Amino acid sequence: MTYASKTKQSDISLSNCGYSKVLDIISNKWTVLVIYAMENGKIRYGEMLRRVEGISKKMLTQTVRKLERDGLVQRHISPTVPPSVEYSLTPLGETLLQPMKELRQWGRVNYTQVVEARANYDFAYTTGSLKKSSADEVMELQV
Amino acid sequence: MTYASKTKQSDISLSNCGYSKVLDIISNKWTVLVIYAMENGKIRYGEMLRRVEGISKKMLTQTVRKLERDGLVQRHISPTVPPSVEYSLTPLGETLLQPMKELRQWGRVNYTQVVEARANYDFAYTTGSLKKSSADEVMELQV
DNA sequence: CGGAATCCGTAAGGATACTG
DNA sequence: CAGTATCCTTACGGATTCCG
Repeated sequence: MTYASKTKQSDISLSNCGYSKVLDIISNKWTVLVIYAMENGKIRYGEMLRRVEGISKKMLTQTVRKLERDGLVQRHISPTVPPSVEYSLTPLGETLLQPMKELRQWGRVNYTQVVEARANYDFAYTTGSLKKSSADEVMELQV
Repeated sequence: MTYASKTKQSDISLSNCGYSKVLDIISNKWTVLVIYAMENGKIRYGEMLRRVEGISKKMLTQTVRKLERDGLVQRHISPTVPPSVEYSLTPLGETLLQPMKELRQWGRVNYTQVVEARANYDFAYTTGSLKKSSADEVMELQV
C-alpha cells in the first residue's frame, strides 16, 4: 500500500497552513534577496539598491516597507542633509535567516538537476523521445 | 562598528543566487501546498483538488505540470476508463520537504507576531500614535 | 539621498464551459 | 476522472518623473 492513509486527512488551506503564512511574507520577486542583503547587519538604502541587482527604487521601498510592517525589519533615520536611512533585521527577522539558508542551500545543491530535468522534459515533448542526460547542454547555465 | 564589513560584498543577483533558484520553483500561490499534499505518498488528481482548498483544476494542472517539468513530481497514469492519474514526489522532490518544513514551522511559530506587528504598524500610521500590543484584537485571526 | 507619484504592460490566476 | 480551452480581471512590477 503506497497510499499514505485512507483515514481522512486535514485539508490544506491557504488561510491556515504554515506554508501559506510564510509565503505570504517571502513569496515575491525581491523579498528574500532584500532580507539576504541585510543578513550581515545595518545597510543603507542606496547600498541595497546597488547590492540587489536589478531592483528599482520603487520595488526596494515597497519590499522594505512591507517587511517593516511585518515586524521583520527596522528603519533607522538619521535626520541629516542629505538624509541617511539604514535598515536592519529585527530579532524576529533574524529568526527567518536560518530556514531561508536551508532553502538557499537546497537551491545551490539541486538546481542543476532541476535545469537538467527541464531540458529533458522539453526535449521529450518537442521530439517525442526521451534523453538520458542533457548535462552537456546545460553546463553553461551553471553558476 | 555595526556595519558588517567595508570590504566589497558580492552582489545579490536574481540569476545566480540560491534563493532565486528556489523561488523560481516554489514561489507562487499553490506550489508548496501541492507539494505538501504529496508528502505522504501517491495521491490522485481529484483527491488533491479536494485537499488543496480553493485550487482550481486549471491551477492544479498547471502547478503539477511545472513540478513534473522540474523533475520534482512523477505522474502515473492508469489507462482505465475513467482514467486514474496519480502524482507523487520524485526522490529529488522529497529532498525539498525538509527545508520546506522548516519554513512551515517558522510560519506556525512566528506568524502571530507578524500579524501583531501589522496591526501595530497600521494603527500607528492611521492614528499617528503607537500601541504596545494588539494581541487582543488579532486573536480571532489565529488558527 | 531616499523616497513618492504616476503611467503602463505583462502575466498570474479565477470563472466557466467543454472533452476523451 | 482528469484534464483543455477561453475569457477576463487584477496585481505585480518596470520606467520615468518629481520632491524635501
